[in-house]
Amino acid sequence: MAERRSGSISSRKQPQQARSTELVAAILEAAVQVLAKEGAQRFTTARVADKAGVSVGSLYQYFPNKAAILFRLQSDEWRQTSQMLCDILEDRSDPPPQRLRRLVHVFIRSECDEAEVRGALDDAAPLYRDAPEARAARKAMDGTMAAFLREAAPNSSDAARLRAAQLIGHTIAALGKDFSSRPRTATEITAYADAVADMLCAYLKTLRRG
Amino acid sequence: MAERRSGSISSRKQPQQARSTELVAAILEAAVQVLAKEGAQRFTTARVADKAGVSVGSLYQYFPNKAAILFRLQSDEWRQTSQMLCDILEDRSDPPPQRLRRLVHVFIRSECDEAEVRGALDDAAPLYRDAPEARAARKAMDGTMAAFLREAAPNSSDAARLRAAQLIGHTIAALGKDFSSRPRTATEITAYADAVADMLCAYLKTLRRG
DNA sequence: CAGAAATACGAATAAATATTCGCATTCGCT
DNA sequence: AGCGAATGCGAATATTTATTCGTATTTCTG
Repeated sequence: MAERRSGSISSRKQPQQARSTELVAAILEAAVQVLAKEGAQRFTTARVADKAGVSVGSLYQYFPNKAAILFRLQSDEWRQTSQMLCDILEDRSDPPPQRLRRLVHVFIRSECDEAEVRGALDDAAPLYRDAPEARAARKAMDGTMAAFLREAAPNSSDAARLRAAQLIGHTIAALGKDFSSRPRTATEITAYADAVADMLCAYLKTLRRG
Repeated sequence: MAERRSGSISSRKQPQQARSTELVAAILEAAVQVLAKEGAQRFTTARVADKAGVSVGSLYQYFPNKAAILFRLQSDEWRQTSQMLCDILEDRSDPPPQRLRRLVHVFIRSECDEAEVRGALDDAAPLYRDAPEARAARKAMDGTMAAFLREAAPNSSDAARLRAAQLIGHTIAALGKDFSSRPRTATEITAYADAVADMLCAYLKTLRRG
């Protein structure tokens, strides 16, 4: 491996014309496919460029290094997921425990649906996880979960709520990843999500009391 | 990376004389240090051999490839940890919830104590995780947890117990790893372990009822 | 101590890979 | 058409790395 580390993880140049925009899109699309089919270990700039029908040089015009591609994919996924989960938690048409249950189901389902890509992305995490944006994503999720708890367990103290918010959020994330690491049937997925939701709802109830 | 995959992950040759036994010990010791100080990314056979004060060739006499060293470290750690947790769960001098709480504390504490090595070992997991022994280790832990639940929640059905056992075990493992990924003070560790234990004990109570 | 077996060595080998850079092509515009 | 800027190309470069193998050294055994 010849890692001539070239600066940060942020984008190198913005596409201006239509063809370069498409090129970037093709690269990202190819990156997903390579990640899913070959895994993190075999994820290389050459393979991505090849799959995208593009030259390596072109790839490096818009991404400063390999990590940047991975980080971009993870970043997009974080945005999508956190939006999805936010929407569920903030929709007040159902009581809190029911919303939490739905969130668990939706998240675990989506993890399983895209298990290959997400798993590979996790394997590659060492390459991008130290980016400052990664920490921000976590904090954002902790925040919305804390806001949810302010509604679901108004009696608890702020400090306890923040801790509980992190705990719940991390539990869902961790268990979702762990569970999806081997292929599952739809029935198994539902059963597992229910069990996780049971556990979290039980915890939620204790928070409401204290 | 020039991965000429040489067979399996199992040991290549057993040390017979005293010096070779020491050599293997030195390699494992060095491997831990390299892993802790340099991380999974920079964990190379050359670096390990160097740190151990041994030649690469000697290393390859007792380990068929790099993955085997990592797998050995992980394997040893699994054995230790599962023994430790077994002892706690099977010691009937305390009521089940209290034992579960102690287990959580002990595990999270130990994860934090050796966060660097364990974290790096996780990063390197793609290299060894497909080994058949890995699956066995998981099953063993699930088994002792299920046995514990048979005592703690005798009313639940076998199927529900197995699922709950996996859920609890994986939750502890996942949250421990997640939490220990950034350095923590002793106070934070205790507080976090208590929160996790609260959650699991709340879940345990619901199991006892159903 | 002699021969065999075990052990140790480390330079050499064979890939794989990230990234660059000089040059060719296309686009947007007047 | 024609000019500059943007874009695209991909062979070449520089490194890193895992692993082997011929040879030297040590230990064991009789």
